[in-house]
Amino acid sequence: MMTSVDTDLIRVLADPLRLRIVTLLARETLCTTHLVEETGARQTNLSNHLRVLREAGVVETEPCGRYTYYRLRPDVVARLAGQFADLAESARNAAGNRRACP
Amino acid sequence: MMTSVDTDLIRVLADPLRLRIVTLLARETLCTTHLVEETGARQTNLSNHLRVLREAGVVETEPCGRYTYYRLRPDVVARLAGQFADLAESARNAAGNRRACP
DNA sequence: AACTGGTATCAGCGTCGGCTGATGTGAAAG
DNA sequence: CTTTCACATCAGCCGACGCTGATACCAGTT
Repeated sequence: MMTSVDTDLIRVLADPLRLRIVTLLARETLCTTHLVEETGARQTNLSNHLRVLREAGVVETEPCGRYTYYRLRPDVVARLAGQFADLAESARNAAGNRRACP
Repeated sequence: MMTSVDTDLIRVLADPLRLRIVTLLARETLCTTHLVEETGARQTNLSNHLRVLREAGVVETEPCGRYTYYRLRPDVVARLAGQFADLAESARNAAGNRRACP
């Protein structure tokens, strides 16, 4: 407990387009071309975001010919979910705690 | 399912100082003065962040004389944890799905 | 009423980060 | 070997946002 939440990981997921990508990859493994179709974003833009996701360990790549497949790592997302769950439970347990005004 | 994750809520929690505040409030209800002591941040800065947290529904206020107590809402955090858990489970179930290259 | 102390609001500044166009690389197709 | 196409990298622009100082507000205290 009290592992606190990984700030860097949240910041990575706090971008709308990146979260969109992650949501799409939660359904199926895709390559950049598919993501361009699905999101309507430019290839350069997506490539930049995918770089961020890759460096944060959220996704992993698998080259396939001249394509590059991106797969979401469920354990990373699950770890984040657990951290938030711990935080929520901690808050519930400390429901009555209140520090006195100085 | 497929409720996807609340982007706005994540963005609110993606700031280091705000996440610090939330973590502190998960232990006990505090007023701004306490948060100034704990974080070392300026009062103005904290007040701005608390405003963001309040407008996002993450915390709720309770005036007590000239003090203002801030309490974390566990349900909001728990809901976010659930969304990430759903996402992780969805990714696990779709482990083998892969769209063919065009 | 005047004063003190806790908190909120506002305008300005500075920086971080997302988007873009141009360009490079590397692998298949011809 | 040349072309094509998927993808990565880089430099620059620009808007969003966090931090700050000044100031206003409001509740106790004297």
